[in-house]
Amino acid sequence: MERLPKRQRHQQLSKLLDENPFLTDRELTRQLKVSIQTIRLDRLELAIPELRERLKLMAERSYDSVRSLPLHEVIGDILDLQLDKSGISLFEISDEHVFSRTGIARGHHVFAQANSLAVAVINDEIALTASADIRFIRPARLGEKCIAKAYVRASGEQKGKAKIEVFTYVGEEMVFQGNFIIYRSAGESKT
Amino acid sequence: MERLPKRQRHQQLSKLLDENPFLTDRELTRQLKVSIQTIRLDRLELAIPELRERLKLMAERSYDSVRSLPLHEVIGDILDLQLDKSGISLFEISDEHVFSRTGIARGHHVFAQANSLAVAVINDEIALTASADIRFIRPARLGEKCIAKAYVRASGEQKGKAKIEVFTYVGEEMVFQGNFIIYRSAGESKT
DNA sequence: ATAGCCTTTAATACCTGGTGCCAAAAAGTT
DNA sequence: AACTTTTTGGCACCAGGTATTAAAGGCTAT
Repeated sequence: MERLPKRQRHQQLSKLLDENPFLTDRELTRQLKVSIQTIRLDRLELAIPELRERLKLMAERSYDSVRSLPLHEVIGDILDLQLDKSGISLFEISDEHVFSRTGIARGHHVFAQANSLAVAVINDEIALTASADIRFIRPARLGEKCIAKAYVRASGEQKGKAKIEVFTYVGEEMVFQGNFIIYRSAGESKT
Repeated sequence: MERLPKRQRHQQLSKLLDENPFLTDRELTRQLKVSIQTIRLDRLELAIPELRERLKLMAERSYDSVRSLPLHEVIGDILDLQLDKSGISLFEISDEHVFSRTGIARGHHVFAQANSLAVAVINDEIALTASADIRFIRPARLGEKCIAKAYVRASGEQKGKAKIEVFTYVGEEMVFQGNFIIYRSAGESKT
């Protein structure tokens, strides 16, 4: 026993099931050359559920992800909001948001976070994006936490058009910058 | 027996499983007030597989749709694509895309369609949005079918930057217009 | 070496959610 | 009454496990 095989096997097992979650324990024994009990102990230690549970989880995920499409309502979690002044939101880049080959976020998700925040920060019944001028400064990657900061430059309470600037950062680095013009109903009675 | 109950029950059974495919036969007996054998005969006649098979099928479906996911990568259905020239996509505004109170689409969904199309039309390993200048001309509403048309104005095969113009229409009316600058890997295949 | 530990394998009982098959009861038809 | 269809019940069996107990192999420290 080289003191390693177990951890190595755990890694291999995770990898195998990651590649093909449809494997039974018995099929795993063939690949890993250990007894079925060992496989089961390994799954136990790694907190990997049995085949049927895995299938059920996948089925459930796909079942309710039919409704919760990638782009929902507000993209990102609002961390701070000062109506008609500024706002901050957090959005973590996960698998669904990236090009699978490169792990780089598709631009519209980063845009969606900024756009959602720009709309949210406007204190009005109805707020719609009229136009925007945006720049993707560097790609956002899988796993990165994007912090978007929105500043209202002209609230346009009379004119019906607000001007908002949004900067999105990953850590210290700016990944996105946008200038939004938002239509507002000017009735100014927040939800 | 009124000669009907069987067919009625079959319909009800189909409906129940359609609404919730996670029901076991035993749970179905409670809803339909017949024995478990009857449920099983019914499933047999209707060619409805057992719970575990259903879950497996759902899991498989979601699994390959994650694997071969150009459908997920692009928002909207591509109707026509001439690489490095032009492209057309269709995106129907449904519940998930609108502000519930007004039925008006959130801007980032309309943007996502245009952005996806702009990226798709570029014939390259890697294509990333660098910047965009966009205008929402009139709101898109629940149920409307948005047709986005992208035209490559400068393919930038040497310079690494392509310029693409996208117009989105609902019927005759233009709802969105955008100018995109897309980075392309230009010959080199990997980053 | 002997004890103590971890790891692996084995054996057994039990579980869920079924299938397959056969038989009998109940209901509906002629 | 005789017949058909529908429903129910019972039993054996299966896959793919869990849970538990036990034993064997290997490694280390004293």
